[in-house]
Amino acid sequence: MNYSEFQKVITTHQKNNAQEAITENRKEIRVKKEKTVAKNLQRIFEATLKIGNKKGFQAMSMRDLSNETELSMGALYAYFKNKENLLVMLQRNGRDNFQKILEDCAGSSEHPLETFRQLIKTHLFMSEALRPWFFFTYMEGKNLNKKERKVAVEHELHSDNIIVAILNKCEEENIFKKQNHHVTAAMIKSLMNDWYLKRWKYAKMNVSVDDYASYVIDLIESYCCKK
Amino acid sequence: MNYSEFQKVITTHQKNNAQEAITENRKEIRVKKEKTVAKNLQRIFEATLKIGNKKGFQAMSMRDLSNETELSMGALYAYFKNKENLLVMLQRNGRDNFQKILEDCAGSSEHPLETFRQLIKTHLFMSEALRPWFFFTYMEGKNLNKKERKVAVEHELHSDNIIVAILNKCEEENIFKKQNHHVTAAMIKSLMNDWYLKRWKYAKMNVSVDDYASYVIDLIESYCCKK
DNA sequence: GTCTATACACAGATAGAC
DNA sequence: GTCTATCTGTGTATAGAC
Repeated sequence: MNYSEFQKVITTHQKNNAQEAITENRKEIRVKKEKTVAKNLQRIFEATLKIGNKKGFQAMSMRDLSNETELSMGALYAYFKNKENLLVMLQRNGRDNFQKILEDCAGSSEHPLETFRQLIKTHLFMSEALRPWFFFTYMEGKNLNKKERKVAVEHELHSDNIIVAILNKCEEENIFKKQNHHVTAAMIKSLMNDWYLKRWKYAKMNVSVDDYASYVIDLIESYCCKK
Repeated sequence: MNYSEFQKVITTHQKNNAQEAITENRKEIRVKKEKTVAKNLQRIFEATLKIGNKKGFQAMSMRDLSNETELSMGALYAYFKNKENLLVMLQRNGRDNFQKILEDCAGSSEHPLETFRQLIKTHLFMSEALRPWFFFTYMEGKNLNKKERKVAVEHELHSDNIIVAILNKCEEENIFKKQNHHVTAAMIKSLMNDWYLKRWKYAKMNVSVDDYASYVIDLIESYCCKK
């Protein structure tokens, strides 16, 4: 699978996800009409990502958000009860989405080396398709309250463990060497994150997401593979 | 060299650097007495890093800073002309320091593979010794104005090029394969950054900075070395 | 050099009209 | 559902006493 094939798959997931964002936060949202909520919540999310990634979430004022969404201050507050709640909704929603797709992917193939490669690609392709969300979530993690920060850390460790599991599988089947797979998984994660954190650099080097996936796979396999 | 040896070297550099911070920003600082400036500027920098890394620089109020430094608001403004100026001073100062040490290191050994390893270690050890500054600078980069952001990018590319240069040297001397060293350097950078961005994770795994250096060196060498 | 007191702008949030 | 108008708290920054 390459990125352009992935893009077709992701679109369906996206729509489910948008719907879930609503049901999950139904009690916070005062607006009743489903269609209006769907439309405006997406506008709000997109605008928050846009402004937040430019100047930071704290520095984004509700007036900024009001201008960008073309909704009044009053209207905005019908969709979330306060600014912090908006942050939580936005982060939580994307995370569930991401985790689900990653888990699907981890159980996708019989051949562990193939699964490993698929996992790297899916991870990168997700962050390519949803770059603003990934960037935002990475940067704004520390603005969450204690409870939500704990949830974020658990998600991070969970997705690390998905990687560790497949590395172990590859070791069991004698494809990979015995190594500290937790460290390897952390290093892989770091390389995954770099794709959305420093994308300007890869753009400058004319490296596409498909190219980058190959580089990472080569790098990790030459470290892990037996001989 | 391991980290505890490095720590002895770094202390001298630190003092020079503190002095430079003053001379470089002399015109912004209203306070005359050199000794007072040295003492208070350091307090201000440390407090800014502490609060800024917890809640973000934008979210840090001058009242927060005043409490942490035990200097009044009025006193603070004798050391910088506004909040933005404080950010610039702090970032610029550390960057010059970092670059100088990295350049020294890159020309340190005759043997390119040894220089490569030294460079990885120095990079990691620096970020270990000055973790608050590295974390802060990474996270707050987007809050800089256009001009300062450009400077930051140039520094980043410059330090990438230091890595590329040594990778090329290793290739010339037939130690490393012919590869896209710019991408390799970017991936190395990502792994370097992870050490200070996700240190809680490595702490959890009981991985010391010396351990981590070995992991990274092994990883990159198995990717780059011939056969 | 450092303090206290305060100016003034702008933030988040809500009330009540439409 | 969405608007405008407005409340109240907090932000940065400075003036002037010590």
